[in-house]
Amino acid sequence: MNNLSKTVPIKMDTQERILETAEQLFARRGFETTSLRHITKEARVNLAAVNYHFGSKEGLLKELLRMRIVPMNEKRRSMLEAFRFQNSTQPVPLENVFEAFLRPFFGTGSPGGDSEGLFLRMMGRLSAEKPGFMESIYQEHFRDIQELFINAIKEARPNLREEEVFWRFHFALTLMLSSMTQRQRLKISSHGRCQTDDIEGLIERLIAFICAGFQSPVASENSVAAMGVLS
Amino acid sequence: MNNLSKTVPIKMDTQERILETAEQLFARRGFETTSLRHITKEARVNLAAVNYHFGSKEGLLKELLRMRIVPMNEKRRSMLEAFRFQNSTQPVPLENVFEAFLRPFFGTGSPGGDSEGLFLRMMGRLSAEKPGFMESIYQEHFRDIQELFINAIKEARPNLREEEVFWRFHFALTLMLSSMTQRQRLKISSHGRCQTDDIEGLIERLIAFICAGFQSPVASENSVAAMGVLS
DNA sequence: TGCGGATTCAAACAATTGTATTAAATCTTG
DNA sequence: CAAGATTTAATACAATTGTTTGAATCCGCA
Repeated sequence: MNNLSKTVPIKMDTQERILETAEQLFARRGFETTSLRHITKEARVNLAAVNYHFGSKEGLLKELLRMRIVPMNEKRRSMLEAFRFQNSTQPVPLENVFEAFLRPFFGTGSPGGDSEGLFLRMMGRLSAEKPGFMESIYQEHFRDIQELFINAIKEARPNLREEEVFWRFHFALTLMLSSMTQRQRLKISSHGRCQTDDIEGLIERLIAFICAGFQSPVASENSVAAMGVLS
Repeated sequence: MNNLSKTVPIKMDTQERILETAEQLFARRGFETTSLRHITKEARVNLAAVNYHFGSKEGLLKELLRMRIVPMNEKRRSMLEAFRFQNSTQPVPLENVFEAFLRPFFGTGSPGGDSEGLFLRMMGRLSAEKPGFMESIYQEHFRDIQELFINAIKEARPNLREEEVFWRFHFALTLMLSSMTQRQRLKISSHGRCQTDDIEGLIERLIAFICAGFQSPVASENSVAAMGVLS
């Protein structure tokens, strides 16, 4: 075992292959159900290589997350900033806010872009499968960026109570996270009528649906659900 | 091993305890990561009881699903029917359509109601964790009921292209399925400002968000296609 | 009461898991 | 080249997994 981020090795072929393969398998089959033997065999490296380079299976995941999330959040910042500049003093339209939040899930545009949304798929799997996963990386990776976007939403919807902003942002994020892992269901249940492999179409529809969701009337705070039609 | 549903045994204490415990653990920790030893210990029954009564771990899951889904879908039908009657010849409002679809997730009202949404939580976990899970039970349990509700949506939104109806229903279902498993994240990320244990509030907000989402403008793809035809 | 099937029980099964260890082979770099 | 870092290989380990087995026990019914 040696570096996890300090001295950059010249030839990190092995580490790269492990990370790349692990991302694919975690995205497709999940974390717990993907064995190190499966990863190392697929990546054509030795079994011991994972523990040598990353210390443990959990360490591999941690490094994989760090490697993807940091540039992704940077991209989010810059995109939101660009939209701010574009709208001068006006608040950034909600569509643009969510575009800046969602699109970097599909890679930073730089080397070997993740145009297939593999990382988003992995995140969706992990968030549903590992109890407390999102909570554990929230402090480290998502606190600041979320605050940034929550504020942008507040500016775009100044009449919305803060509590409702959190609720709806939560719905939006939930929808994004599940979007890649649940695609197959749509394909089946629509009898192939929806082109689920059209990522761009998915992104557009997601943003449209979410932004429309933010137009919903405020929930009745204290007045109990009026129309109780059930027995 | 004996019956799975035919001849009702007099004393099914063991089977009931297993099913109940399994539902709780599957909902909380997932299917793969919940061992039979964990279930049987929690339910205070012998390890072999699961394989004796249900054949296998997968068989236990199958029986658990059947036991919950059948009455749930029946409740959905009756609620939608009640709303139809209430609106005579008018189409059922979208809010009511989704209320009829969502609320039975929280039990049928009959014995020992699942007011905590334990089953929905389990479904959310399974759909995200088990590849092909939803697809495998779609034919058996969800095809007819989905068609029923898709039609109700079409009546409420007659201008919406069928493809878009499928997309948005898919978003709605995705949101419902994830709503119970992702609650903890909202609690954390809102710094406790959202009352995530208020199930009724969650239901209200979900329905409101989804119905508003159905108001989103049609995806640009259509206008492009339309322009292509027109020009 | 006693027979017989249904049920429960402890024990063991084979397979898979993440991790660790050993030594030899290979590569990288000063 | 030489020293150190990396990779491979072959095992081994303890733990956990779903499943099976055969004997013990329960229980309704004759």
